[in-house]
Amino acid sequence: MTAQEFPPVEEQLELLRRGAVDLVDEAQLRSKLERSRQSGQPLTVKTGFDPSSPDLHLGHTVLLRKMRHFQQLGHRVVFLLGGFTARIGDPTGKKATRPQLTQGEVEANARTYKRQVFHILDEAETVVDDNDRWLGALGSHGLIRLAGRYTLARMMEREDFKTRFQENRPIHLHELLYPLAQGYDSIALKADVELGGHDQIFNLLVGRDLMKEEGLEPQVVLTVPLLVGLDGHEKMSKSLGNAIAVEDPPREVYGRTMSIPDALMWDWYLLLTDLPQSEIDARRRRLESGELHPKAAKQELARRLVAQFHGEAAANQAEAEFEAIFREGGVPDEVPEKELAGAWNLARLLTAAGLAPSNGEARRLVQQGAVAVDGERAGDPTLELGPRPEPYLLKVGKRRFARVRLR
RNA sequence: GGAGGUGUGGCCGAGUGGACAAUGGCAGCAGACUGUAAAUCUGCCGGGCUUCGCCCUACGGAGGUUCGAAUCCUCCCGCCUCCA
Repeated sequence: MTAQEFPPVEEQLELLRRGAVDLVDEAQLRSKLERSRQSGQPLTVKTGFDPSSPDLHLGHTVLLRKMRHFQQLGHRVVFLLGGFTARIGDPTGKKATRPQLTQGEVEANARTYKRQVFHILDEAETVVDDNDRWLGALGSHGLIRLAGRYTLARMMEREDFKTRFQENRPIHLHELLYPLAQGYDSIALKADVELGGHDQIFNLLVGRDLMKEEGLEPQVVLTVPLLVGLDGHEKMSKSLGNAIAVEDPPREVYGRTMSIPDALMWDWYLLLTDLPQSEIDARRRRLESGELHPKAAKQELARRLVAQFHGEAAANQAEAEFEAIFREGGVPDEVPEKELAGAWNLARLLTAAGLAPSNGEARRLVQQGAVAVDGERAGDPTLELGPRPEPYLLKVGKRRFARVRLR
């Protein structure tokens, strides 16, 4: 990249600080930005991703959006795939060891990743790299030499190692190598800045240490918070079932956003939209004074999120449909359809239509009054439904629908 | 290498030969109330069925003792503690 115009340093800092948890440290970032502005050289900004769970959700986008901020300012953003680390299997987290991915799986996941990531990042401006390129070439000797640069005491400063150690839970030796491998990435890329989730702070700081020992200028470390998921408590994650995926259809993004606890919406506004802080504060004040209905505030958030991934038109449509279904008791535009043969009793039909996980569960749902057939609440799970020309409209709870045609 | 401990349903955690599909709590699902929010109340919460009941599968794994085992015995596996 050749010389170009960067915005004033303070202006850059303001955008970059938005929503950040840690910034180590600000003075260094300022001086790097100043230098870059004078020389016209962009900063190299590195963020690592393990291609182990290819479905990106909004939680990931907090980080991606921060990367995007750097791009908008003209810096060089490296999307670093952890091809090497994924194949070893990141054991972070106290439960079962993660499966070690094969080369093929890593490649497949990486492809999915790339497709999803560019909903947020500018593809043309993003450098995609893979740490397998240098870590794979490091070899046992290189790895041991790398390990020789750190001590157990420093490693044990890490919070989760410390607590696991105190609670007599296992710490596998290769886990100790992770921060080192990640730090080595920073050396290989000569990163000016490394971004990560707040839980990555330790690893990112190790990167600084290793760079210093290598005689390089240490990277600046910037972390973003972990996004709290739909339940309002746990961090968003696919396995906890409290996530909204980047590739979810508009009405899902909209509907699920509407289901988050009110208190959470300000975090989401800050971390998932570009609405200026002053605007967010204004909404918050108007809501507290009763001027703004919380539902309206949340609807705006939902609309903005849908628009980000699917455009304005889709956002408006999702909102219209949401209103139609939940305010007016309507039916969504798209309802999964199924065709079956013969007569069925209601409970079995619900299972066959995918609206209940088992017949027993289906029976319970009917008995609890959660099921409607053609808009009429049904109370008898043994109700017989026979063939007819038009499909039956089945509804379970507030938001599960299916149309089933019986032949 | 030696000694001891521990392993229960998605999670935590009771249960030490029969009334145990297994007390509680959390999470989840549904109903009421709402704004598909929160809070609250109520019901459900392994699977199947001809459902006031019956059958199957399940308390780390495999065998065994017993009329009967999550509970006792044997071996195996995982995890933890102490000693070396």
